[in-house]
Order: sequence, then C-alpha cells, then structure tokens
Amino acid sequence: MRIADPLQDSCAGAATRDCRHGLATNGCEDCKVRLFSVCAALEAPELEELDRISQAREVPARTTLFEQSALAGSVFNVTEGVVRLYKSLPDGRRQIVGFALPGDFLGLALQDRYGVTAEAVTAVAVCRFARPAFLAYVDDKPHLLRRLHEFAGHELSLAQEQMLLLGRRTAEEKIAAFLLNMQARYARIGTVSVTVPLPMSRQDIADYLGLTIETVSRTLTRLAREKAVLIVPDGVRLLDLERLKLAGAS
Amino acid sequence: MRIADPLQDSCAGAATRDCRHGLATNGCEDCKVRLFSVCAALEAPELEELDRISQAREVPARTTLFEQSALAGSVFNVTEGVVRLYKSLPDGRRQIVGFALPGDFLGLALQDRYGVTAEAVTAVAVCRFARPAFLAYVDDKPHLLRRLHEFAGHELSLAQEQMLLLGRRTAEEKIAAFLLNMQARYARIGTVSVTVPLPMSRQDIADYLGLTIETVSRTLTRLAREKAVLIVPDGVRLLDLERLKLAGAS
DNA sequence: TGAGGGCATTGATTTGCATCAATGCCGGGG
DNA sequence: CCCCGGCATTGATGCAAATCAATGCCCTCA
Repeated sequence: MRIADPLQDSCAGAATRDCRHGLATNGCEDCKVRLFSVCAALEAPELEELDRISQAREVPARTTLFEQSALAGSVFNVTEGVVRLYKSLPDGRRQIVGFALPGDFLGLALQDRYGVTAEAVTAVAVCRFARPAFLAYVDDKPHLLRRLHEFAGHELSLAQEQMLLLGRRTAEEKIAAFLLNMQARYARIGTVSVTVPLPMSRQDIADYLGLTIETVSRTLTRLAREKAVLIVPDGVRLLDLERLKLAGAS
Repeated sequence: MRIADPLQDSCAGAATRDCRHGLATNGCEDCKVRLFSVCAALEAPELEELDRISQAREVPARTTLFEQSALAGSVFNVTEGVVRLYKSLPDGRRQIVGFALPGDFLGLALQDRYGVTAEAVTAVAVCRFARPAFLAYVDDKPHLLRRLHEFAGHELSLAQEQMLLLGRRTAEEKIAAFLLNMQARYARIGTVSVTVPLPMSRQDIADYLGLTIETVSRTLTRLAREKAVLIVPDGVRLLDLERLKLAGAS
C-alpha cells in the first residue's frame, strides 16, 4: 500500500524521512532528521532496546487508532500522514482537540485511559509502543522522562492557546490562526511552502475551530476574494501573510 | 493578615489543612491530608531538602503571581484561596484557562516562559519553589518525575474537556458543567456541600466559559427560576443535580 | 454514460448570544 | 448619612454565526 505523504508537496527531495519510532535524532539507522523528537541523544544499546519494543504500522484513512475512554494500551508516534484527535458529546457534536502530524506523539498523557479518540485523516504510518514496555523503558531514564514532560507541557500550552481561540476569537481570526499554524507546523517538518496542505475535510476544520462547515467555507472564500489566500486542491496558498497575522496573532 | 478560606463553608472541623508545599501526604510535619498531591510517599531526608527549597507566601486578592511570557522562575503550589490563569488578546479580550484551587500546581509545564498569567482571585497562600532548585530536586527522583508527568497529563485532559465545552456546548450547558465541576473540585479538597462557593466574579466566569457577564447572569437566574439552583451570596446551591447533569454531562 | 453519494459552495433565514443601556444593590469613605 | 464606584441583574436591540435549503462538482461504480 502506498502511504499518502503530506510532506511531498514542493519538498520532494528533502522529504525522505522515515524515522520509525520518533525517539532519536542520531545513532539510529532508520532516522534522518526529526527536529522536534522527544530525545535528541539516545545511545546505541538504548536504541536497540527501543527497536525491540516498537512496531511500525500502516493504516488507511478513517482508521481508528484508539477510542476515548478505552484502556490506554499503546503509545504512538506518527511518522506519516495526519491523525485527528477528538472528543464527542452523546448527541454527536464533536470537538477536534488537535491534528497530529508526523513526529507527534499520541497517548503520552500516561493515564490509564485515553482521553480522546484518534482517527487517521489520511493514510497513516505510526510507530506503536506497548504501554507497559514503554513505561518500563522510560522509567529509569531521567533525561527521557524530562523530555517527555517538557513535551506534555508544550501540548498543554497549545491546548491553552486553543482555548483562547475557541472562547474569544471570531470566525475569521480562527481561520487565519489555523492556516498560519498549519503552515508553521508543516514548515517544522520540512515542508516550507506558501501552499499549506489541508488534508482534512471542511467538517474537520469546523469541528476543530468550533464553527460549522458553512462558516468555514464562507470565511475561506471571503479571504480568497480579498486576496489574502488562494484556494487550491487539498490546500490553501497564503498570499497576504500580514493580513492573516493581523487576524490570527496571539 | 487573615487568609480567606474557600474551605471554611460547612466544613469547619475538617478544614484544618495547611500542607506547606503540597508534595507529600505522609512523613511531613506540616501536612495533614492532600489527596491529589503530586507524591504520596517521600522519605524524611527528601522532605527536609524539599523544605529547604520551598518558601511559603501569602498574598492579597488581585495580586499577580506571574505573567504570561515572563521567564518562568518559580513553581507554585496553591495552599489557600483561588487563582485564575488566563491568556489575553492585545485588544483586551481574555480567556481564563483555569482556576487553581488549594493543592493545584502552577508553572509545572517546565517551559522556560510562563504560558499564562496567574492572578489571585481571593487572598491566596502559596508555596513557592525556585525553578532551578525544584528541577534539581526532582531530576534524580524518577517516581516524582513520573508523578509530575501524570499530573501534566491530567491537566491536558482537563484542557481538552474545556475545549469541547468552549467549542461545542451551549451557554446553559457551559454553566451547568462549570457548577458541577466546581462542586466536584471542592468536594475533593474537603468541602462536601450542595452549596458551591463561587469566589470569582461573573466576569471571571464569563471569561472562563467564553460568554459575557450578561449571559452568565441570565442563565443563572433562569436556572434559579426553574429550581435547578439557588443563588446565594458568593456561591450557588445546587438543587436539581439531574437537571444540571443532563446539561453538563461529558 | 449516467445514476448516486460525498463534499463544498452559496444563498435565505433564523437564532443564540453579544451589545447597548438602564436600574438596583451594597459596601466604603467623607 | 449620603454619595460614589464596582458589580450584578434585567430589558431592548443588533449581529455573527447557525440552520435550512439548493446547487454544483467530482468521484466511483454499475
């Protein structure tokens, strides 16, 4: 099966990264570069152990990786594709709390149950760790623990930023912030381009920003009409960054 | 100075808790019970070291403990009172991302800058740790690191729940969920009562739930009119829990 | 090739909450 | 005692975004 590659756009040459477990940036045969990985320096014996407890897995779009309130049996590192994380209300209302891109960890909260559901938006490749093995591996490595903790802290910061967005920003500000944020995230994993890939549906974007599909669509077309963006297949080209930053600034 | 005590309400006898640093539940002279503290078992020598790097502090209402994007120099544990944590937009819009009650930690994200501003809502007592000392103390104690990490994971879960609330719930659902949540939190620190203390202003509640003061006020009076709650000075008495849970359930 | 389903766009209309505005309550200070 | 300022409540009105509804554009598949 061919894996959809969100990195391919305008970055074909440099996009050949396939770190299997996302935990190292050096010493690992499989790893090229992963700037935002959890641990920047693991030694060879540790890496071998890591390889033993990790398991690469590829799944097609719309696959559920784990479900909210299920027993948290695995920790995942996304290596290819996009995953949506969401919570649902009994009546079907949905809030996407984040999109995981290559390099992101899932289930790191280290609680006994998952707090969200994780679904592949595109075809996805992940590296799976059995939780007990992962915990055992991590437990006597303070530098790794520290790093994981910082990672969690960063996640929390992002969540708080998203609360500000959901609670206090207008539709246009939400869209602008979302586009700029996606561009920044793709840039970090190697896709530097004014064209931001948007592999998720309008419904996903709406459920992430606390809007409806119609409002997302209208706001995007308005931004396009005003020459702030250009809507292209599966993405958006950012034209007037100043205009967007004006709306989306933190 | 007399410290305002959110625990006093209907719990006068059991409310004599004054854990100075919030990091232990046994072996510590100063500690009575702190069920949700970070570490349930620290040994005597470790506690002495902890005491050396901690510093009790009492501040009046409206004091700023730290400001968004300031260098994170301290970690705090709240021992008395209520603290609001918020982010602001340049034009003054504000989103409160959480209220810290006794036992809660502030600045645990372990990033070099604070992501939010922390202000005392009531008079507040905190235990302050210098960050470098705290990090040094914690660094070679894997069990503590683990516990801190779990703590951060829990925070993240709460943040995600709040995103669902901000993005997808109606005004009435937001208020109901808020009241039930506050009751649960006070119950955990010893105040078991149908009367939930609300030491923060309507503006604070509005900024927490992504509403306006007027909507908060109207929704509360509607709930009161419908006999779901009874509004009392500095708080709300919950009358019809079923009705509230119907609206506020996760 | 054309029926049918999924998704996005666009328009018309409604509505939940915000905004604007007035009043009331209370506590502190002269 | 009364004035004042801060906060909460309540009512009238406005508006941004939701809802309802129609259309179009791919796809896929028979």
